[in-house]
Amino acid sequence: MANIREVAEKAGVSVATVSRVLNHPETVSSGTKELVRLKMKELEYTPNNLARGLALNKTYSIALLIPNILNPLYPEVAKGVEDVAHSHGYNLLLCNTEENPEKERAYLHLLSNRSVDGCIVTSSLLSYRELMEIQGDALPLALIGRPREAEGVHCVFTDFTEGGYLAVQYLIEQGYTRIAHISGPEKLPESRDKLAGYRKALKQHGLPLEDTLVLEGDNEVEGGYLAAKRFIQAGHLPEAIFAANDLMAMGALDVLKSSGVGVPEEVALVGYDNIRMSSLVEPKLTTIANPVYKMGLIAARLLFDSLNRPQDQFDQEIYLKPKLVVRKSCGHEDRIREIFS
Amino acid sequence: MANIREVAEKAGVSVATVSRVLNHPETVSSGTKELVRLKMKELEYTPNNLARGLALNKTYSIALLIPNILNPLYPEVAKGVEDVAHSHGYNLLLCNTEENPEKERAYLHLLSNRSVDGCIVTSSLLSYRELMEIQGDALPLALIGRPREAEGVHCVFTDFTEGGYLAVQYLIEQGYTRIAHISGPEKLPESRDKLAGYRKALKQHGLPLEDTLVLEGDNEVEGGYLAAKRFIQAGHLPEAIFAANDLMAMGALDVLKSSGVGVPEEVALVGYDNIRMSSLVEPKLTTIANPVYKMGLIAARLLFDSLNRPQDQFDQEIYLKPKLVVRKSCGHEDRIREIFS
DNA sequence: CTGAAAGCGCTAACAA
DNA sequence: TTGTTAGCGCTTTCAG
Repeated sequence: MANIREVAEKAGVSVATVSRVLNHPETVSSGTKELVRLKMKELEYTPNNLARGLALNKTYSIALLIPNILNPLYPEVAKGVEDVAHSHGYNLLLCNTEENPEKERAYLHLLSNRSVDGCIVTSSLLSYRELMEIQGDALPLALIGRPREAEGVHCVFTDFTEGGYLAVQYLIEQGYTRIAHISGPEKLPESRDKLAGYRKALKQHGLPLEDTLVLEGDNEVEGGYLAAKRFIQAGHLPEAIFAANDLMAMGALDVLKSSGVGVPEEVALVGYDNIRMSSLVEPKLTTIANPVYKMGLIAARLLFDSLNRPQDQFDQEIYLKPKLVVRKSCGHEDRIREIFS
Repeated sequence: MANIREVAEKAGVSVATVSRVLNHPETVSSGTKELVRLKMKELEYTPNNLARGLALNKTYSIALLIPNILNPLYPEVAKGVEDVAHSHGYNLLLCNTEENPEKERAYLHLLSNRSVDGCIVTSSLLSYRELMEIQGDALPLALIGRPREAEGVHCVFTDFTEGGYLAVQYLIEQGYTRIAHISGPEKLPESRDKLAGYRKALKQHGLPLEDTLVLEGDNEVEGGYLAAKRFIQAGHLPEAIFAANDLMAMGALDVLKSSGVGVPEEVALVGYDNIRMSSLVEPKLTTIANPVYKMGLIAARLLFDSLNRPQDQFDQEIYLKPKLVVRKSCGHEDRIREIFS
């Protein structure tokens, strides 16, 4: 692995000149420039990023913290971030926090030692206070999934309360009144938000809030499965279920169908996220679109804006609207038919 | 951001001593050790990884190259790799090559400049010759998904030919004779292998190879959808379809069902990979288990073995067997019933 | 337009 | 047990 000194020697110039053709080629006479480039080719020279980073105080990499890479939502975020990072010549560090605030904290501390130039955190489990503390002006930060509550960070988010509201309101419009909710883990802010949206919709339409109709799941297929099973075993099925994500909706769907409960005939179902699989189950899932790819893209762009122009930095707050995606699982077509028959 | 010099000054010792308490604490008297640690805390000192890496010629990170993070297979690999990397205190660079040999090549070149200490490549599109060239003894490499054809790389793989063979043989055992195959992109070695397995099984049972029964897909849901649609439009449906991955199987399933073709009653279906969703569609998919998480885990372990003990390095070849997972989509239960009735 | 030299923060001989 | 010092490979003043 050749280094800059060897190139300089072979080309009969100083290392400074070699460095210049790399970083400020316009300041080098075209003759020596050619020569140096030739020698670089010959020696298969490529600059050592570590050394470069040390001199410039840059790492040319950013980190992405996600809670769970096996949740199909996050690879989409990662794709968005990677697309932007790669186009800037940056590497992407993947940090899987396993929904563990300890691991998130550990990662963030690790990264704050100039291991990366910036950091994108999705669905953080830490408080703003702690995030800002760790950041310490040193680590440009972009948060995905949370509204902004502090200066100096970019935030890209959707309103989960609104999303939950949209889902439940749609169910109510379809004529359902006894609507259950399978929530995500209570420790996640977004779970609480979706629950709030659920409650808001019910309240607004004068429907009662029954505690027995809300079950906490784990945002995994299994959690949806178990929750729906409990509804079945309780003997008194709700007319509709709003699951806090598509994975749980699919778990619920699975157990409902295998228990002989018709979806949407007997129980209507709405999910959240609009993951790709939601249109491949039977019946296809009505859900709330969660524009995660776009959020990854935007968060990364904001981050690079900060990296490239730290001076005129305005931290931004970008809000993307959740959107209802109507498919069969909540009886849309049946209802239409009823209306016209 | 405090550096080692500041810590040394505050503690009234030399930087060497501070470095020692970090790297060889047993060589420092407990008194000064305490003191230094105290000052580190006070200054919130954390070593600069770049500088450390430069001095040691180490980066404390490894890279994972995957063809497509949106394919649910690869997040599983990534999880396996991340689990191991994190336990070693290493960072993981995620490189999404988009099934583009150019991008793969570019990434590999980028990484070979000591950007990472080692590299795991899944489903590489490059030739062994090229891989070895890029590696240039400098970058410890572990390959996932390919048997070993060269010295100096670890390989973890399953035999896709065997997998394809298992799938089709099972279909034949169920009594199907007119069996179609929706293959993956021909450029992928594994696609060719699965096709070979398909052919081998047919031949072995004296069944004819009909060109019209093999359609190339893109390993995406859409490709399966389109291929199955063509079978339908051809008017003469096969009795069974072996799709080269579960995503395509799901695409096929979707169009079959919506065209009123019963699965498995009219057409049996087998996929490949056993992704989580394969047990959530209706009917649940018979498929070939692809132990990708395990492969990620093993590849990462082999890589770290090399990193930690470069001297006694024996590059290994680990072979995991593909396994048939029987579910409803190829009519297992019906057949059983026939036998007993 | 080019070179000499300092320095980025850290580690590891080598001395003491 | 500790300090001194020479790098690791690169960038960038500052002179020329």
